[in-house]
Amino acid sequence: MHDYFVGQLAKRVGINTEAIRYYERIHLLPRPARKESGYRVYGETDFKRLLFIKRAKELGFTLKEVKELLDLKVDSDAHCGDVKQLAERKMAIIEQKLKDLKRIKMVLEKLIHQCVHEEISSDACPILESIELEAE
Amino acid sequence: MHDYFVGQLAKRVGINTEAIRYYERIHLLPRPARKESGYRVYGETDFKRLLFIKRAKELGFTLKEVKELLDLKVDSDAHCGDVKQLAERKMAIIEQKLKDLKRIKMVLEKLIHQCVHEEISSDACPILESIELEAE
DNA sequence: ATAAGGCCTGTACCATAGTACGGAGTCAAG
DNA sequence: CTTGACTCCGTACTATGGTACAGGCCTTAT
Repeated sequence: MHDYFVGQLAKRVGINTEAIRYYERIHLLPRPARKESGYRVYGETDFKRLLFIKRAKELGFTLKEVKELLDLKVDSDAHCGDVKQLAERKMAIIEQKLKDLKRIKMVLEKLIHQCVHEEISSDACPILESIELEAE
Repeated sequence: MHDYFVGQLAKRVGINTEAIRYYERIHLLPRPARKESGYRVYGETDFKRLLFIKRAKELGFTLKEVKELLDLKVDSDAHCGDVKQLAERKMAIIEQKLKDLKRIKMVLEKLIHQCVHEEISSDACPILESIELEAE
C-alpha cells in the first residue's frame, strides 16, 4: 500500500537519496527489503524513522545520539533500569535545550516588538541577554 | 576586574582554547585586546558571547546561524524591517524546534513512567510516536 | 520496444567545526 | 631567577555527515 523506492521516500522526507543510503551504511536505518531487481523497498515505518532523524538532527543531536533515542524501548530483552537511566539522561539534556530555546525566543520577541514600535535601542547585542549565567 | 587569558576563558566556558582562536579566525568572536606580550585579554562580554555560542550550537544552529543571531540588533544603521524579517524567520525555526523537543520530551516521560511501573510494552519503537506527520 | 529517468555499487571527494602539532616567547610561584 | 605552565602563530590533520561521480542495470510511459 505504502511502498516507496528510495527516491520517493527521500523526496517525501525532504532529504536526498544518498543520505538514506548513508544512514543504512551506518546502521541508523535498517536494511530494507529489496525487489528482485535489487531496488530498496520502504514502508511507513521507514518514513517515520527518517523524519524523526531529520528533526532530531535539527535539534542538535548527533546521529549517534539519534540512534540511542531510537533504540530506547522497554522490551523483554532490555533491563528497565538501564532504559530508564538513559531516558533520564536524555531528558535532562532536552530540558536544558528547552530552557535555552525559550530564552532565545523571548529575546527575539522583544526585538520584533521593538521593531514594530520603531524604538531605536542601543547597539549592544541584545541576544546575549538570552543566556543564563550560572552562579559561580 | 574580570580579565582572562584565553585558557581561563576556555575553561570557564567549557570549550577549549583552540576553539576560541578558531572562532576569532572566522570572525564569530571579535579580536580581543592584547597585552604587550601579545596575549589575548578577554572580558565578561566575551564570556557571555562564547557561552551563547556554545548553547546555540547545542540547539542545532550552525556557526553561521549563531553569528546571524548575535548580529541581530536594532541600531541606527540597521533597517528595522530587515532586522524584523530575519528575527521572524529565526523565530519560526525556534518554534518548530520547541514543538519537536516537547514531543520528544513527552514520549521520554511516558517511557520513564512505564519503567517505574514495570510495564513491559511491545518492542515497537516508542519514540517514533514523537514526530508529527504533517498532512499530505 | 525504446528512451528518459530512477536505481544499483563502490569509491572519492566535500564542508563544517574543530584538534594537534612545533618551536619560541611569557608569566608567576617558590 | 628558575622552572613549569601558559601563550603565540601557522599549518596540517581529524571527525562527522554527508555529496558526487561512473558505469551499468531497472521501470514505466508512450
